[in-house]
Amino acid sequence: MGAPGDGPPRGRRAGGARTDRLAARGRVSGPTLPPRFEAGPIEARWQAAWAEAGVAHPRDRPGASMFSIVLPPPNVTGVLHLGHMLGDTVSDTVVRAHRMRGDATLWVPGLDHAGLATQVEVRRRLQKQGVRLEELPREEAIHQVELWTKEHEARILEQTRAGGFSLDWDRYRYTLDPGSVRATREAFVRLYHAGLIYRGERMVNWDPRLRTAVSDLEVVHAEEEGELVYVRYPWADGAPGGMEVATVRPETIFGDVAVAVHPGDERYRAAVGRAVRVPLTDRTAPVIADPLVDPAFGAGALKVTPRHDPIDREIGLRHPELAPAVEIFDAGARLTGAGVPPDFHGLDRAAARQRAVERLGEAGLLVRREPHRHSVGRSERSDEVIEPRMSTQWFVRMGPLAAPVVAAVKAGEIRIHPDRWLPTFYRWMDGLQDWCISRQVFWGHPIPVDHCRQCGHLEVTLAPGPRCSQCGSHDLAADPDVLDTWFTSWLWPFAILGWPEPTADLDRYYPTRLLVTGRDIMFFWVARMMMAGYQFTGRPPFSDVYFTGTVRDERGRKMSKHLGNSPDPLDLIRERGADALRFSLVFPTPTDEDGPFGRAALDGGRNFLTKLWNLVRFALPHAGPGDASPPVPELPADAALEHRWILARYRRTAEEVDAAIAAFAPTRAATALHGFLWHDVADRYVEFSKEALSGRLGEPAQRHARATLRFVLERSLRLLHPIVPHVTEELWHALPHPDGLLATAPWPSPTEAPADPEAEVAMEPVLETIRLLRNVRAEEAVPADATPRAWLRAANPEVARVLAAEHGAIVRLAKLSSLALLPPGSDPPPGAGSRVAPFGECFLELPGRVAGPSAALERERERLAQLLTKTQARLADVGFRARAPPEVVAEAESKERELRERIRRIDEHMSGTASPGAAA
RNA sequence: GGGCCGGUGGUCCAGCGGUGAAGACGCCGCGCUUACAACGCGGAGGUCGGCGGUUCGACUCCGCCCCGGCCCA
Repeated sequence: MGAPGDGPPRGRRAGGARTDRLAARGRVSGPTLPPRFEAGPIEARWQAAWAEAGVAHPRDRPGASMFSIVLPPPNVTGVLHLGHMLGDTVSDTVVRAHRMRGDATLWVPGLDHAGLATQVEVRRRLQKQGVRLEELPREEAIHQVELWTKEHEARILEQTRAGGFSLDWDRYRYTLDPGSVRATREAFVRLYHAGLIYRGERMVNWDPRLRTAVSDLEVVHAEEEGELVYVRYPWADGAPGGMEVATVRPETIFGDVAVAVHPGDERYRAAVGRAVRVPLTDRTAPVIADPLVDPAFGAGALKVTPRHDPIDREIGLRHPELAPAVEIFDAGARLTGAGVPPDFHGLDRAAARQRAVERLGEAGLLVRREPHRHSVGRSERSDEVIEPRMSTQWFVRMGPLAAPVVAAVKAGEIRIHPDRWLPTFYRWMDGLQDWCISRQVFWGHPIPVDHCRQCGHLEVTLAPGPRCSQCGSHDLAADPDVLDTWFTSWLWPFAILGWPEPTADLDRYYPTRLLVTGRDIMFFWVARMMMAGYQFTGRPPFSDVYFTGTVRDERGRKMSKHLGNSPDPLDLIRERGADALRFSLVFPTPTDEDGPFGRAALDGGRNFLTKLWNLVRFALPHAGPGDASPPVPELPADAALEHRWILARYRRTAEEVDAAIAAFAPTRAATALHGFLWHDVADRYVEFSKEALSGRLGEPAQRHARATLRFVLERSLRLLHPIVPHVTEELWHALPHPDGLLATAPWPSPTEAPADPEAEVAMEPVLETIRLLRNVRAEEAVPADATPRAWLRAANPEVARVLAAEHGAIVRLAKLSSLALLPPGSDPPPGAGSRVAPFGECFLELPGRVAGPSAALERERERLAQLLTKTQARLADVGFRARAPPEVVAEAESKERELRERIRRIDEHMSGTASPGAAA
């Protein structure tokens, strides 16, 4: 990509061969643009210009509204993917529109250190070089992680900048910068002293590979094939038989303290209270009853291992009479400890399971094994099977934090878009487990706690002193763990504005207005930010949350590194430009739905921009001089209909764009502008106006056309700018324009242009006439260069007037030699090809021959006949006449008349063609 | 097992109680007509997943079912 200032001014290139040819004939005049544009130089130039002008710094003027938003800080773990680009495009669209409206607009970028995730990536990288991260000295390990961070940060920043997002880089933040350290510490200390953080031994999700606890959210559950092993626990008193127990984890048998059955299970009524011998050990254990046991599962009896399963733990707690459970695993989930037989020592879970099955078989206690599909939890980061493990960790109490959030969302203080995610949100907030925030890794914020080795007191203060505040001892040890990354991220919306200091930014830009993100982090981040917002600032962190859909590949698959179907946005930008990428991400699939993205989508975006480019290119010679924003054209009453029509269409489009921005729905804005510019302006309005623009229709006509075209294009560029900022900025500058940048030019008010429904209605028969005549040409294979005669018979005088007024445009656009209006009741020309429409009939001369049977007419007749049958059936229904609103009945009646009349006329046309010359 | 979302021409999707069901891509035919072939013009193609119900009227509301996807346990 070229640096700013590369290449000739405005990125002009020598035109293509065609342009040269035309230029040589002197048919192109005035300032020109090349027929295609190169995004690279244009985008680089305007990004530099915006940076230089400080466009993204908020301009706060007296009385201005505020609009602030935070960029979800990407994880430094990886690089940006299309999902980031989608979210950032949605955000930027809304941000730029607000900026143009004159709001004090602020969008703050940042980066997340992604503690555990990053450490895992660095570990993996070092492993390829044969180095174990854990064996490096702490200093060196941190250095390696910082190295990684620098590289990835550079890449992420390059990607983000290439997108042209109007972020205020002067406020760029990092979750490990001094401000984040300060905020994180403050949050921890406050929660601790409020009794909302506690330390305790709990059953946690333990990742034996990374040797750390992880939170519930970091465990990914999936169905996996396993094996259910049925084991007989013999009676301790030597009686024959025993208890048959089904388990997927026979290796934990050394941790068993009981066998449990459901209290209502008749099969085991007599067994409860007896004792069994735990296989492979010399211990015995009681048979107990507990309602947590599912009598339908396996044999209905459960081995109870309180240190290795959450349900067993629950049962253990309810039965204090049981022997204390012993730990049988070390931190790497290898068997260890006094309760484990020597030949199992040091085995990992899988090996131990295998050996346990063997030994049980040898002991004659293995009843049977059967395949069993069940849900297995794996660590999100290492993919290792999670080991439920008793461990001393730090936790945040979620109940008190969640309550105000649920209330706020219910009250509409925070709105979630689309609101179909509300049930999911509520359900999760409801059953929250306390949040385990300590991690046994080194990369992250240290837990701000000192342990007194003398008296055991925990020092939890903002500025810890050298001595224990309880006993005065200097023998303090810093807590060895670090905090979950999200414990910093959840403070983001206010931490980046300076919290806990009472800064001006915090005062002005908090709460933020909008958060755009993927719903995959709804619980990890969004919900927790809400909790932190209310807890620490007493206010919501944002008023609206917008969840984008997932970008999929053309085949509908999720994008992933594994499938190799996740393109680097930077490559796409280099290939087609940031604007093309941005447009294709929001159009045509709604940004809150999962949608496919691929070559076709990207080309579609690029094609639209080329179309826009050429539209302006065409308009350029007509734009005239000037350094002001064009005013609304003043059209006299006798000005051509198409001018009024396109202004009315513009008005509707501008209103739709406004509504779309207010609803955070860039797709709606893109759809409206795409249809308007391509089909209304380019395909219709420009084609209608070419004659007037050329001056052949005289000075006033040319003036009206030029003023209207200039107005419509200039305003459209403003409306389109938030979505595709670079191209629009370039084109806006190519046209006469006021000083400054489009990026900070005022947002147009739709009401500038008059609403004009009459013009819209009047234009319909004109457009329809042209289409039908072209249709006959195509069906009858009239040569492209032939200019036949045509006749129209209007259904009413108003239509006749409009068709007469637009006579010239119809002749030109349908390529006719002449066009005559037939008076009512007059005979149609014999042998002509024809069509029948609601507004009337049209006839096209077929030079040198007579029209044959028309398939199109027959199809039309068939279609109308079906409609008529349906309409008549409706009218024949007494219930319809009795209960439908009168206007609906009247509408059906007039529709019936209209259909009959039209069918009658088609029959005339068809018989007319069958016998040329027959009078109607 | 529980919950949520979706099922509309070949593909992707608008519409969400009175419609002749919109558009984009793809397809067919014609065309370099003084911006654009990355284009223009015309056209074909749909029993709106299935079955019931509510209603004068259902793509639209309700129930059940089938299919696909996601989330939680």
